[in-house]
Amino acid sequence: MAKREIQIASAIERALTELGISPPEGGVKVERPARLEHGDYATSVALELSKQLGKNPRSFAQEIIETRAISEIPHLKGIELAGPGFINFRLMYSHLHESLLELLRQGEDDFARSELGHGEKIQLEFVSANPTGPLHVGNAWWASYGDAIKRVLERSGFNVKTEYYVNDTGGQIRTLGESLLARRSNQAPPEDGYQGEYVVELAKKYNGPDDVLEAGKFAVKENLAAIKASLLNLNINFDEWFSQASIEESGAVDETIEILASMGATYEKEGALWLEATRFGDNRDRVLRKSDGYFTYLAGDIAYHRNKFLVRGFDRVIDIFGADHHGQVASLKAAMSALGIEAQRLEILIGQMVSLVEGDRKVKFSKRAGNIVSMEWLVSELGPAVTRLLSLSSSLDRAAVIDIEEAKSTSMDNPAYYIQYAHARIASIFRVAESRGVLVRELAEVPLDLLKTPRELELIRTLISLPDVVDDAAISRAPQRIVAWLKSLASAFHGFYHDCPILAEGIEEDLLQARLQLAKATQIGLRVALFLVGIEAPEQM
RNA sequence: GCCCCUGUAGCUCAGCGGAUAGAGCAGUUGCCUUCUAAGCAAUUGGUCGUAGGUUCGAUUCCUACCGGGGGCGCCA
Repeated sequence: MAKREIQIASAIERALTELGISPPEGGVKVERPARLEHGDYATSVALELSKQLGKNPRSFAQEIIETRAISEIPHLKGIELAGPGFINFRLMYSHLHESLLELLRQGEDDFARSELGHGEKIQLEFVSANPTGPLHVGNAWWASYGDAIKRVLERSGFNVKTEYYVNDTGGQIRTLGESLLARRSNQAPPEDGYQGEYVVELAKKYNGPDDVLEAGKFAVKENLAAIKASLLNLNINFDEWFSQASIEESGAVDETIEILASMGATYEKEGALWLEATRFGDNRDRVLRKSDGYFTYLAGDIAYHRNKFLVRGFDRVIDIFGADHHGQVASLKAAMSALGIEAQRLEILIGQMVSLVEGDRKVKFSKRAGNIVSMEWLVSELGPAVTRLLSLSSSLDRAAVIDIEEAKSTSMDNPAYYIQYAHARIASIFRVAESRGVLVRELAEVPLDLLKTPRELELIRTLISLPDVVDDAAISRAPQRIVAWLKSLASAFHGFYHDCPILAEGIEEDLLQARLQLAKATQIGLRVALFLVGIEAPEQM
């Protein structure tokens, strides 16, 4: 809850105390009603408590309203008893002006920043696509998500490190090397190899020996460079690129398996070493070391996650997996439990598959078959802002459908431009103000209380809700809430811009100054929120 | 068969247990001597998959069923 809600909630708690009633478990909830006619803030506490107290909710609400504590709520203008027992609070506009002033004093660095996370150390792993080819559209989707979650968590006071786990070892690298060598000698790649055209390009650049592993390593290096470049195109940078080979070479996998074995969590069967995962909540046991002596992917992943928790000391680890890797979740959590790490500290978010349609036609893609729709292509078609906004407009849980035709054809009235345009318009106002020699007064000299038309008040209301939205997005790992807020803020601003001229003839100097400050505050809000979703705030369009 | 996600306007999607369910696109219609019309305003469009349950109150939580997607390897 934001500051104002907390003020009111604590007043209600004092009111209950006056009446000799203990507050509900989890505290009194105060919310902002969807409709303005229901007041600025409302509580349903009377409805919640009336049954256990054997009271009529409406008369109980009336008792609360009449307490001294309620009458002392700052900025209080009126109270209403509504519906089955809601208490609606109406505040004077001064509460909005006070909050606006606070926002302006905090500025871009501090507004909507909180200490919710108390510096908790979080490691956030996402994308982690195998470096066997270019990133596809789904990777772009989840990458935008992961990056935005990082930004939002940091704003809420968490200490976040992002990481890309590079699967640079194992059978797939061998397969990749085989495919490359085949292409170099102008042959078709193996049937289960990588068929993509990009392998032909890699083969042209490769002048090493006819060695599958050498060729594979070369291809990985090249692919990884391409992956980094595409992510950078989307304004995404990782703190760490963690090599799977490095963890195997360091002996950490052996070490981890020995620990699991010493704890009696493993057994041998048919020449392989198994993890007794069923004992820890998985629905089947899992192989750690194959009968050919090689470790499974899972074994490496367990060692890697052990490293995150026990070697690097993260309090919490968040992984974002694609839905096609959902099967790993139970195994990995089981392994953590077996290692004595509470499974709750490992949080795995699943990104549902992204599909493409072009008109009525479904576009299928698969990395092995080579007909992937690359992230590179998508970003070049739509631009980074539209790509990020489109992916952050829906929840990670939903299997998104992108209509390529529509994404392209509607790009001119895309919400991304709608939001960016608001920012550009504000920048333009300040450019014009400067060119006309308008002096922007010191904040303390500006009568913000002149802002009282519905447009101005609505804009302020939307603006000051951002701190709550950010914390909520952080807790729920839901950066799409920031996008929703941006859309509503842009809408409130465009309405204000249309109806409330700032620099036009006949606008009194005091009002001009107040409106300039409101524009300034909007600029701050836009810049903060656009940064959180990784979208550029343009000065002009 | 088992596990995960999902079903909201013609389409793509929001929606923190609350009051009359929202946005964009698509449709219809107004507004540029003005700080950028990439804008504003009006209007059409809904049995929130179905049936139960919990609750003062359910689109939201629980159960079952029906549709859609994904996963159930000594692949990664």
